[in-house]
Amino acid sequence: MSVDQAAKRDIPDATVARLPGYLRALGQLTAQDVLSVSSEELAYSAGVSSAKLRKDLSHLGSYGVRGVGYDVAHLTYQISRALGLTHDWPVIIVGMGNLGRALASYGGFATKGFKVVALLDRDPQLVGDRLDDLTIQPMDELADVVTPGEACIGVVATPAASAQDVADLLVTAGVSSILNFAATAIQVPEGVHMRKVDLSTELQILAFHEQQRSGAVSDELLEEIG
Amino acid sequence: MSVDQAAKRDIPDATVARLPGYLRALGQLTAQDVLSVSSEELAYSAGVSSAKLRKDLSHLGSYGVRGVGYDVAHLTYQISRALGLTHDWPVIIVGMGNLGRALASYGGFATKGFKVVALLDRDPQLVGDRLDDLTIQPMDELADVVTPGEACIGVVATPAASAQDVADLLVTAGVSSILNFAATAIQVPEGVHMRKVDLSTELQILAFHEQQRSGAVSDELLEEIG
DNA sequence: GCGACTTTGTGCATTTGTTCACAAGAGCGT
DNA sequence: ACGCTCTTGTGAACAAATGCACAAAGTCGC
Ligand SMILES: NC(=O)c1ccc[n+]([C@@H]2O[C@H](COP(=O)([O-])OP(=O)(O)OC[C@H]3O[C@@H](n4cnc5c(N)ncnc54)[C@H](O)[C@@H]3O)[C@@H](O)[C@H]2O)c1
Ligand SMILES: NC(=O)c1ccc[n+]([C@@H]2O[C@H](COP(=O)([O-])OP(=O)(O)OC[C@H]3O[C@@H](n4cnc5c(N)ncnc54)[C@H](O)[C@@H]3O)[C@@H](O)[C@H]2O)c1
Repeated sequence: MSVDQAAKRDIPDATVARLPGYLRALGQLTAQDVLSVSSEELAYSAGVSSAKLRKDLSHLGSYGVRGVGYDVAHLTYQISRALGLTHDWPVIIVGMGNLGRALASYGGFATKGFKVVALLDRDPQLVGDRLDDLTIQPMDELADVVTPGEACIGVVATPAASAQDVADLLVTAGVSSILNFAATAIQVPEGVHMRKVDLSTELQILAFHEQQRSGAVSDELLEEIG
Repeated sequence: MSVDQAAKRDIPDATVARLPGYLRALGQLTAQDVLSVSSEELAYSAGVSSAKLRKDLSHLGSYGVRGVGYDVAHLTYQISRALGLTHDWPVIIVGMGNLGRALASYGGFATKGFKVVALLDRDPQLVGDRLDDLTIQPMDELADVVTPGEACIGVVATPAASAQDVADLLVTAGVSSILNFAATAIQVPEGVHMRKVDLSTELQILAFHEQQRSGAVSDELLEEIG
């Protein structure tokens, strides 16, 4: 149990949020048969500063070689381990509309440490349809697809109006991590992790910055005028 | 020009990122014909603490009434104004695959201050197809759909391999805000705003916390054993 | 008008995250 | 073996964000 394990316990949230980005950049280097990389180069590929990258990695342990850089394969392994990606996590997607189907047919899961194990929808018209090698199941089979004791991630891709209900069902079934794509905030009990992905939020943040820019221009004009 | 405008200039990033959530919660209250709301209630709907909400709103100005709360309609207006949503922003989507089509047919844009004005793809098979009331255009019409001088938001929904090229084309055409859905980091010149939405990043962060949880359990066991 | 009550807005302490700058270490050529 | 060069890992300074606690400012009943 050692320092090494203890270190894992307090990786700052901001660091955890960036690790997937480093992992992705490392994947691209692996694909190009690059064996070793400096903090400067890796930071550039991941879109952060090198100081930040080094501080982040220092929370996982000391896996670089001074004067040389990081071994791509070894660092990939260490970050994967820190994130808990040494085995695949089962993922359940609820809501097989436009978005749900796009997510289900998205291949990027398997290579990233996840495996979609079930697709659910409440619409009887959709139940039974096949997508790749999974069949859409009705909501009352939710309890059967969640293995008690085994952690599992639930993805909510239903309309906003159903999102809270679906999240409640997932929690009741034993899911302890939820990723919400619906355009609404959902409440989860203590101990359940929830994250959200939201298109309109992101667009609105971009709009804010666009407006700042144009606002700054008008202000300059105003100042010139006096 | 005044304090009011000056206040707008330095809204902290963390606050800006939460404003869309407040706006959404307010929208739900409006739909329920609620006229006034306290910081406690609104904070709960948006999933934040009331202290945080009040501090956030205080950056926009002083729009609450002590002892009463906030007027839903007025606060909606003030947040919209702060975010720059008083007029619609044009949005261009590039990459009409599974995800691109789901995004294009997603109705949530219009009500949130955005309007999809063009859909582009490089695949000649897709060009000419209609989606709702837009026709998919080839990439070389990009310059025509970006009005010079008018700000516009570009959405990248192509595979990772093309994302950087597409972003470069968008920037060249004059787009100064980009939302990237591709599973890769893209570099943009100074002055261009870029945000990303990424499924696997979010799943990996959830995986980290799941693993922390199970790690904590084993540690307790180890400690008991001695 | 006035006092009781409610809820905002904010100063301050604390926590969290970022940046800087450099000593400590590793490889390499001689 | 030694000094030169390179890049890591990290302490310390700085900046941003959060949470606390309460005075200020409003409503409402009387
Ligand atoms: N489509 C997009 O690009 C997009 C983008 C951003 C956000 N979103 C959000 O994602 C969600 C889904 O979008 P969509 O376009 O796929 O919607 P959709 O209407 O096409 O699909 C929703 C699906 O959920 C199912 N569903 C509804 N209630 C359910 C319940 N209680 N239990 C199980 N299944 C239920 C419906 O049968 C339907 O198949 C929405 O909340 C939307 O705001 C979508
Ligand atoms: N589908 C999902 O649920 C999902 C989820 C998360 C992330 N993503 C990411 O979103 C991106 C798109 O996913 P998808 O499933 O829609 O892929 P897709 O392969 O179905 O569609 C990609 C589209 O982009 C077009 N395209 C390719 N190169 C182009 C170029 N240079 N210029 C213009 N158009 C080009 C293709 O013609 C195709 O129509 C991928 O990077 C994927 O990793 C997808």
